[in-house]
Amino acid sequence: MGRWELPSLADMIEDYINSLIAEGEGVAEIQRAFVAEMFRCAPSQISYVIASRFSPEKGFIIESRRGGGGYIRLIRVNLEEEDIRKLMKGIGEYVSQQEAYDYLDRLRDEGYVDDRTFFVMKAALSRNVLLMALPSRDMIRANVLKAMLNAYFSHEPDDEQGE
Amino acid sequence: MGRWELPSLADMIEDYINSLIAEGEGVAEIQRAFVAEMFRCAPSQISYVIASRFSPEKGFIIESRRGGGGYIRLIRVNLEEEDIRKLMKGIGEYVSQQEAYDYLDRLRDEGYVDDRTFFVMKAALSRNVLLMALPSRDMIRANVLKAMLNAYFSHEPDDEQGE
DNA sequence: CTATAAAGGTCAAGGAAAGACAAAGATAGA
DNA sequence: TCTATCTTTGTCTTTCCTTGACCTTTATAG
Repeated sequence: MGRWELPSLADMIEDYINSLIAEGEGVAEIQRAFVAEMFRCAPSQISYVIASRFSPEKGFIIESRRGGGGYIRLIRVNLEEEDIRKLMKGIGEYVSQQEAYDYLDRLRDEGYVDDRTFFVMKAALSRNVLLMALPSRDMIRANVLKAMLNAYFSHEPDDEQGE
Repeated sequence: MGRWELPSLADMIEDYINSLIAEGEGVAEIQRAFVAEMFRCAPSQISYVIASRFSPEKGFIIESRRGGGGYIRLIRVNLEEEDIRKLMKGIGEYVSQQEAYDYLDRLRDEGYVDDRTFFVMKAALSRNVLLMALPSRDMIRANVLKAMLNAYFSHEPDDEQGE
């Protein structure tokens, strides 16, 4: 025994949509009812997956149209250097762990922070590390996140390690 | 404990998880309820084993997700340098800003952390960021420092690892 | 122009799984 | 013994997933 990985339906739908986006080089267009039929689930399940995994915070633009011939279009948006400042400005005064991780995921995916730093920041923002009651915890987390990103983007990578 | 006695349930679960980690070459993913069922114990027993034997201090990173399809992922950290492990063990439960900066200075001087990460960590540990009263602040700072160092030394530079 | 059908949107309820924590039981040491 | 620490369980909380009922928008047939 040893492999009993039982991915949730939402995970499978996420993978499917990701493959569509990859195939379409950043753009995918789906029909909610059709995909729901594919996975034999409620149509709103598709809405849930999109809301929880392809949100604007995660770097996607969602367009849709109802009625006959309706669709949902997902567009993966790339961060430009300029936008990093905007993203940082957009970080509120209180940040949940999930929100913080979303920011970091995105920055890593877009190649703005390296893997190692990604894990370092993630560690510092964990609720298991910031051991205190809400809402102070979310406030401190926001501070730490901003301070770390600020420090990161105001220091060039050192080429000491010879890469 | 003498060897004529039965190992405790916690010990058996520990062995089982260790075998999974060995099998997965450093990574294991379990479902708490499932393992609890295997050993016929309360699910929280699994949490106890993880907390007491696979803690970050012992060199593991724990990730988890609740809800349907939930899981607990254990990642064994390979701290190559014995010195670093000793240094990290030496970090107490409360760490002042000066102490934290001293640790970081030393790690940077010895070439264990790169400049950029040095500044990122320093930012996260500043008393201007950890806005709270003593002694909680020094406690949180200790947590953050340990977590960041742990994450840093468990990920190779410029290397894809992790989910 | 209107009625109808064909989409997607919203939301709340219920279920599933891990987390937190306290209390009780077991064990080892002084 | 007595006490501190480690184990084990049980209960309640939080987070995430899934569905279903109802609503709004859009296309199109008549």
